[in-house]
Amino acid sequence: MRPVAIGTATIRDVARAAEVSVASASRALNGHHSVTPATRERVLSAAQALNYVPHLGARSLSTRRSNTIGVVLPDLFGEFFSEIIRGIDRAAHRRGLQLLLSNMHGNADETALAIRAMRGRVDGLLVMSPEIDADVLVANLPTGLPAVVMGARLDGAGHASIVIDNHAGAWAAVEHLVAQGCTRLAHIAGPADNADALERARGFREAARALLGDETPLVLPGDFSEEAGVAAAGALRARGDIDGVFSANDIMAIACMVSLIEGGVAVPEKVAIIGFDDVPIARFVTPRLSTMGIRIADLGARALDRLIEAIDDPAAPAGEPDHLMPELLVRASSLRAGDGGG
Amino acid sequence: MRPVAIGTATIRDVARAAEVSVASASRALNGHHSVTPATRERVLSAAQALNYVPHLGARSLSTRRSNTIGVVLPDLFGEFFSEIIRGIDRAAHRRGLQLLLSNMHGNADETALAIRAMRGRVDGLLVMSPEIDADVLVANLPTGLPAVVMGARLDGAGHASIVIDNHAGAWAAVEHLVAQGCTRLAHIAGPADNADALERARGFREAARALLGDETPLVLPGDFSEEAGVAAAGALRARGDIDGVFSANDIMAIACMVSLIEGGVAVPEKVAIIGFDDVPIARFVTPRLSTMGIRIADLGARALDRLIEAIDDPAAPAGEPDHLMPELLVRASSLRAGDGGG
DNA sequence: CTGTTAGCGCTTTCAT
DNA sequence: ATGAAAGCGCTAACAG
Repeated sequence: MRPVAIGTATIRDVARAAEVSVASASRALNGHHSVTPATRERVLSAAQALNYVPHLGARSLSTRRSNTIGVVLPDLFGEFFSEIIRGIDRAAHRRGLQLLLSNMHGNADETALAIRAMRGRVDGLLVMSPEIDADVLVANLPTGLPAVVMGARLDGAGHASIVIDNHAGAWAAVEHLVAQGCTRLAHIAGPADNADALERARGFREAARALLGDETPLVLPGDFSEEAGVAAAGALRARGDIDGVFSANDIMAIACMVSLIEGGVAVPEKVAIIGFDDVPIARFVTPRLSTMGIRIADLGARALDRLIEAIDDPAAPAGEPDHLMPELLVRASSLRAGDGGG
Repeated sequence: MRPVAIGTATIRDVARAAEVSVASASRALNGHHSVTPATRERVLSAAQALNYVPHLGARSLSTRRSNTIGVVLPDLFGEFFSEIIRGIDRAAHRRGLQLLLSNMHGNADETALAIRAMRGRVDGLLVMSPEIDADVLVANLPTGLPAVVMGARLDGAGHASIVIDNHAGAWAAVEHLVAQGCTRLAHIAGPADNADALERARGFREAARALLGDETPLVLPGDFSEEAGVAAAGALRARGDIDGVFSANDIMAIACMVSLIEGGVAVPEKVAIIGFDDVPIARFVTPRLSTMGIRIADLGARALDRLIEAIDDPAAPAGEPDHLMPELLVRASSLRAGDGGG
């Protein structure tokens, strides 16, 4: 008996082989209780013999359920991307859901397109839009398709959202630097159109003013990239008076730190540095990087949880945004005095 | 005129509004040439007014084309995962394809399930199976569904594949260490059921024998994890006679290196270290890690390219596996003498 | 418990 | 150029 082609038979073939109607075949295959054990057996073994694999596309069309979640992400940096997907995937996997992925490279038109392309293929949408113009995004969300937005505050948009408390995180970072004895602080900023970055910068400014009485603390431009970190290091060396740096993300913090050290500036003795994100790399650099840790995978998992709720009860109100408070992780790059916490 | 719900109207609604048949609506919407400019115009503006978004699920069922590629990956470590997805995504995006993602967590049953769950939703499959039992995988590939296998050699399986030349890469790494003056080599191995890891170990052993006359070079156990790297460092310190380490991946190499340095062992002066993969982190550690670089994103992109070929011409033979030769990247962690190359 | 009959939303012959 | 109708593979009333 030669092996039979896989995933080639339809439910009609199975029904025919089992000598029942397609309806009964369907019921047996889906474990409905209204089938005689005998027929179920016949159907199941026919399916097995024919190597039947259900056509999920057809099923979704008929049930109006795809068991698939659409994930729309911007171009993310390495670790962040994989971690968030990992979180979503784990949660999705537990529930037997599949993930339809769509990176939005750049402009708004493409984003709109990406979202529209999900129509009829997903039960809900998980979108992440750190860019400031989350409105474009929301304006394109198909009506009636549950969605939760990650990383952007969308007041009154009617969609659930889950955001990182960047402001509080920045404040905590500054607080820590000050506790370490730093008095001349600088911030390496993120992209100007990035909501997270702006909040971090705002938190930095306010904390510097409140804690140090510094009305115009130094803010170096940046864009979350390695190069920006190196450039910042250059600027810091040129000035020579800064003793504490809070970077808007880890990548820039690390690049800056490495560059500083290679330029002969002692970290943390001369300059203490703290980042934001806690990418896995942070623990591998020397000195290990202090940072405001976000459990990125948790962000994804929680977003999916909220999405499931929204799917299960579409009528429920969106509710307040979930806040994710970053955690201060004190490591060597900012540790000057005794023990300093963490 | 209030804004209308998005993605709620069907093609029938559009047809009705434009006062044409659904057939004409479909033709107009899809840019067929056999429609009068006048009716096309009517259909298009009706669609616009109704905020019509085509139901892609229904379309696939009818055209037997989903414009979606299924991606089945094992649980991967951070950078590797995001890079490979990035490569695939870029290539897919260029062609207007979507990605249906499915991680296979662990066992074979789940893998089979994951693959079956793709039936009727994808035009082709991209699977990666570093585990030694790629057969299970292939045995479950739906007949007639084009597939490309990444990272495993599947002789005669009838599927195209693209593999990393691990053996040659390992050999090159050893060659480099020897050129740097190392004479007592050790290898930190990867998981015993991982095909890539096994090839790297084989390459190491053969090169050590050929280049150094070392019949039984030290091979430390490992599993690609950070912890394994730390453990290896312990073992190396205990012995004290090893002066060159080739690790099966970067993560272990870095963990080992950091641990060695913290334990007072000078790298590369006392022990030269080289890894495999070139994860982005490699350039951030101090000293920067030498490694055998794989353009991971390229791996994904090339796999997708081959998949497209297979989809466009299902009759074409699978052909030989594509080989991807890793590139020797000499950085500080293994540089002892003069310039040393790279 | 089982079979018959409609669809799900779209594309595509086949006539006209 | 356009419309009517069949059908992609499956599920879900509705009868029996």
